[in-house]
Amino acid sequence: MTHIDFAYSRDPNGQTNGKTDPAGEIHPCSACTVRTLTVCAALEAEELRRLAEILQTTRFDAGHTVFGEGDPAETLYNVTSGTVKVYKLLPDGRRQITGFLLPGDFFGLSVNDSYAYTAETVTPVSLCRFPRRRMEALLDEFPKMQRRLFSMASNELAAAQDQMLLLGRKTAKEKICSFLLLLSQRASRRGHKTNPVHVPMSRADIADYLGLTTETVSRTFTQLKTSRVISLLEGNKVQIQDMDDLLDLAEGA
Amino acid sequence: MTHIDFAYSRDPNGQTNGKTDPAGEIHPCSACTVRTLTVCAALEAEELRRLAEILQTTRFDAGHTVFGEGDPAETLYNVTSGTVKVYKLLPDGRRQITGFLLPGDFFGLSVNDSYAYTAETVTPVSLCRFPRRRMEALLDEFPKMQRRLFSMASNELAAAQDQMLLLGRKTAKEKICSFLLLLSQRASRRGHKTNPVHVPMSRADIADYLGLTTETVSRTFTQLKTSRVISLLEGNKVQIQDMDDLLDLAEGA
DNA sequence: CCGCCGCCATGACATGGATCAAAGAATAAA
DNA sequence: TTTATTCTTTGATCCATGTCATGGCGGCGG
Repeated sequence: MTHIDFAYSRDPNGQTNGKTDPAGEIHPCSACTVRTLTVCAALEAEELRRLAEILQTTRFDAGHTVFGEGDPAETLYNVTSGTVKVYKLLPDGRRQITGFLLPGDFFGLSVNDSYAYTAETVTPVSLCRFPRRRMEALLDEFPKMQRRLFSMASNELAAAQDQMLLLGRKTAKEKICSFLLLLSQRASRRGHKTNPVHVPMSRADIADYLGLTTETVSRTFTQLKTSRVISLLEGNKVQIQDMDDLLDLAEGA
Repeated sequence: MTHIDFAYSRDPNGQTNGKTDPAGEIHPCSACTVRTLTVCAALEAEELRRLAEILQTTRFDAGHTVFGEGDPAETLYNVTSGTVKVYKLLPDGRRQITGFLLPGDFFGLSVNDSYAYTAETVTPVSLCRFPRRRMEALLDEFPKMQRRLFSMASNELAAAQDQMLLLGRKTAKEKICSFLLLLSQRASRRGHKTNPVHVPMSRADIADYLGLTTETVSRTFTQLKTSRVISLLEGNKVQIQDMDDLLDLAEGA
């Protein structure tokens, strides 16, 4: 959630963990591999230039907390490579991951002035940082950007409703199948191949995303494997044996 | 979900079910009781006038389907009185209510060109209807409206995340307590008294909102009643005996 | 190469909430 | 007012998933 497709990307270069640098003289967006997915897709050269002007790039190792729930929300982020998870916690430590953010996704929107969730890297990650104030100024200046952002927020809302249906009404098996399909579809939108799906997150993270336990996630994977719906490949890849089967299983049909 | 605070309201007059009429000569927004909550709050007189120009008002009885999942999304709606529920269904009939819409809430946003959920009245309801095309034109013309709408969508997103935490990680008791608090807080934002909370929806609807069954909802209510946390009053009202207790119970603290 | 540590899988068992069933309440219809 | 009809409550039982415990595998540091 609150990951909004809105991004540019360039080759990760050798920046050290958490160190940021100004985008520099070259126009970074020109090399962006995910720009078409995002707000930037709709921008004129001038708008793009202005956006690039206010942005910085950052890299983080896996397992790094980008910001915590309640922190002052001064920056908007854009994933350019890697995977980020965002989650909320209950006082006793129960966790709900509300979204996994892939390259091209946008996050860090806040309601009041503090983040409503924690953002943590799942893999090594490259991010664009947009200072919130300057970003808001740009949005005011370029209604087209504003409109695009709004339409992306609407998409998010729709995805959130799907996730509520999943969390509230689907069985463990349906949840896992839906999750694999989601990853597959998101890969497809990014122009990656949809079938051996890359699943970079741990069983525990999947569990906290689907409202399950790691044990149940694990068991359900083996069950799907046993019934020849999927097979597990090297390098956190999942091969979908029968896509139609999986689609049906995801909805209990 | 996808209820966005954005409204005007006027006294319901004797319109028959589903019949709409042009807003007429009088400026309806001037009598609006919920305008301050909504997009309209930010509008200049001129903008407000233009908005009123494109709007129609409608009334529906309880239990009426305003639109169904998959219907072409040609209209945006605004609740001015009563309660609406929006939900998604699985093929076998399992249902997840993703939101209850109260006066001042906005709904009908769509991703592609069809609604992603069904909207149905819980009580008799008055609505404003905005033709989508004309509304979009207005948004382009008035960036301030666009911005306000975006900020409301962000709020929705935050609420959606809270709901995911609830659905994925809270117990039945925590869910019910959270729900009562939510209703109380929403009443408060509307300037109604927060304590005897009005709960206009059925046990079945509450269940489908919280990812439970009616039986569990019912049992949990009696359990809370027995332990003196709440008491049930006439007319679908719930009296909260100890607000702090309820707040703790809602988070498992 | 070995040993530690985190992740994953699997088994045994427990349980919160679902399901099935049926009796009150409330509301609407006659 | 009486009778249907629908909603709510409550009880008895079941089961999907959680909890607890253990072993294996793989990667990483020494």
